[in-house]
Amino acid sequence: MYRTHHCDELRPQDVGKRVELAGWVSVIRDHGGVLFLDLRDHYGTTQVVFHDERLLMHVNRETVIAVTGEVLMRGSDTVNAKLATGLVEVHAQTLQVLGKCVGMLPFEIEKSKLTREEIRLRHRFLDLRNPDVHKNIVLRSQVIRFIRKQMEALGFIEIQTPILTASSPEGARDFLVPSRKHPGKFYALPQAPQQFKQMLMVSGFDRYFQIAPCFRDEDARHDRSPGEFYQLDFEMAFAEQEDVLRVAEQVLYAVFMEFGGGRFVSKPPFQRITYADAMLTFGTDKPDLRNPLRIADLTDFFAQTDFPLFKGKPTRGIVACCEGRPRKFFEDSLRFAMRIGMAGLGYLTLNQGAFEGPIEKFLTTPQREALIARLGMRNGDTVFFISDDTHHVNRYAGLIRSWLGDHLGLVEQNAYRFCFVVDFPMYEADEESGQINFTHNPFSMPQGGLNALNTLDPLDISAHQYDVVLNGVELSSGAVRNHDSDTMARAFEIAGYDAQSLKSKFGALYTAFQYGAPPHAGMAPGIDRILMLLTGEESIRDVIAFPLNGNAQDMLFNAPAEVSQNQLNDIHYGSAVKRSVSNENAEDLVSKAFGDLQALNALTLTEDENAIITAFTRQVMDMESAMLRLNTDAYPPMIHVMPLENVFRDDTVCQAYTREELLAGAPARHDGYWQVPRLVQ
RNA sequence: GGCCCAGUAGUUCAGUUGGUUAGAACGCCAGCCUGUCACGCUGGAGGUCGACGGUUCGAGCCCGUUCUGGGUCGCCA
Repeated sequence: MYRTHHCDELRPQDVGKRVELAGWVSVIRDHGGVLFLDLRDHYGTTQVVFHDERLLMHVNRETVIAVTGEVLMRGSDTVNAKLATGLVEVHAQTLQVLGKCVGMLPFEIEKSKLTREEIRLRHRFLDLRNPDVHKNIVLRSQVIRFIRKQMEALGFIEIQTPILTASSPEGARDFLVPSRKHPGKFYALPQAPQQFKQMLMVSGFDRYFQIAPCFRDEDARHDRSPGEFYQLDFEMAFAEQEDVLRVAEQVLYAVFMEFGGGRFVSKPPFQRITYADAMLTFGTDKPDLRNPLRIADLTDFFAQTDFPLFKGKPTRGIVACCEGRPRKFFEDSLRFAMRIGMAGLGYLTLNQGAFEGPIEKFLTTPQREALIARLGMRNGDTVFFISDDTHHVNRYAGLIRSWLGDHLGLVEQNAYRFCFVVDFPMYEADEESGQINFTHNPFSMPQGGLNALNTLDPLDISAHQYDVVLNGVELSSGAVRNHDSDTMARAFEIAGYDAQSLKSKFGALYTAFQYGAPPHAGMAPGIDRILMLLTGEESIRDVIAFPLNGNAQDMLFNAPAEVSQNQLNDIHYGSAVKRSVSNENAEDLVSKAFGDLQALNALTLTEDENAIITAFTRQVMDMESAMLRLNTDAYPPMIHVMPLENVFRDDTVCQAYTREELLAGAPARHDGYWQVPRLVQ
């Protein structure tokens, strides 16, 4: 028994009780003769009063103590309205130090958010004591519990799917885990439980969900944590798009009503916006509906004018009331336009029935009237024009829309405005090669099914693919899945994969679909992003207890880190060489390895390269093992040769340049790594 | 991987045109103070100005290289 109450518990009705409290010393205010100590725990803060300063000898801030004392009412002029316990205080009789704080604090706990992130993360255990940070983690727990209750009430059951699984050929870069029992083979951490949840549908489970960890080896952003993140992953059998959207809007509405601090929340049904409309009207597939400005397509209008800059080019207009804005506002808007890559930013202001602005003279009177009517302009309104090629015009218009919304103060505060973006295109053409690729997700069902795939231009086919967007943030994407193996084969064929490669990439799912798969659909809203929007935090790391830093490092436990030679041997990093070296001459081994590599890849080396390799061969004599690494990021591709102790760093002992063909015929390579022994086998 | 920005006390920052002993606030330490709640007052300690090299009579400041951090683009089915 360390305590009878926690630090957010005592109230006037407890006056007179003898209580025990335990917690961290937040601050001591010494008035000479009377001392006030703020005692903080997980729940809150209580003021403890000391009349004997000897009790506080050697008690520093952030020391963990237990005190016993009597609860007294505070005088009416000394209540603290900022504390839930501020009407009372505890007059201490005894104090026991439970955990000394000896070190100098790297930052003041309550100001930790003002400190460099690197320092905060290195001392995350202190950072998390800050009530402002602490409460985010508590909220996260509450939100997840609430979501679980919602999903279970809707008939979903939670099923865990594997963390150690197979590398997926599509999508983001995988985290790989080398296998001990199967030399040269690897597990991968799942990027999402996508294929498992579809497998569950084939297995006859009707409604699945999971608070699912997902792993992607991609770079971080302020709203994208590196390495790992959590999704509310769910999937429904015998369901169409609308069934999924209804579940999503019901659960998300409930979550934001419950935890959104009383802010406005879009009521279901959330607005459905087609991808095409979103791109045109908002200039992005992630519309922020809090911004009232809309983009109008004026391409056909300017086709009939004589204005050479806009004529015959995709052109957009945004009407905003800029009445009373100084010239500087328009100069700033132009400067912003130039910064994002636009050639300029034309505008016209309607003033007493006349246009003011440089473009005015290119419009005839009827054209001017038509433009005013078409855009619904009122006196004092300004229309901004965005004109560029089809690849840029929407993006530019979207950025200008956001800029105007922000700088005119038009973006609604304290509101959560949801929408669904639907009807994403199934395929897109690569800009350079013209190759047809999946836009988003190879598992999506094309609208119109197999028939559409067989009869329509692939670029005209929409997918049953949808996003949830909240205040311009993509919370989730999802899809009706392609559960028919014939349709799947055809969909992949269009994207350039033959039946053989489909089977090798997605064989398990493809096979399962041939044994009776129900139509199914789902989505996976991101938990971390939901928390960001609920808390208003700018950084996703502020809603995660132990986030990696932006460079995907764990500053607290020091990951990634080097491992022991024994651990490396277990997973066959170089150990085969070690065995071989005892049998064979090391120099022969290495030169044979390079010989094989050259033969396998039709590689010819220049004299310089040969010299490098000879030098390496001498060095490797003294090493127990080495690795060759193909660096396909470099052009031309490089082979890095490195001693084992450097394998997990990027420094290389030497490097040899090869030809691009090396990529094609690379033997038994995994994520660019070879082991030397694989080449000499 | 490209580009941009930053690195000065424990923390957050200032530091003028290159010129004496590099400053402030908060924190820390000591003393004073019986009602504070970001208590107050007085005093004190605390710095390889990220590192290396260069220019200069002289570098926190200028130049080069490098390291670290942040942002952004690539990337993120």
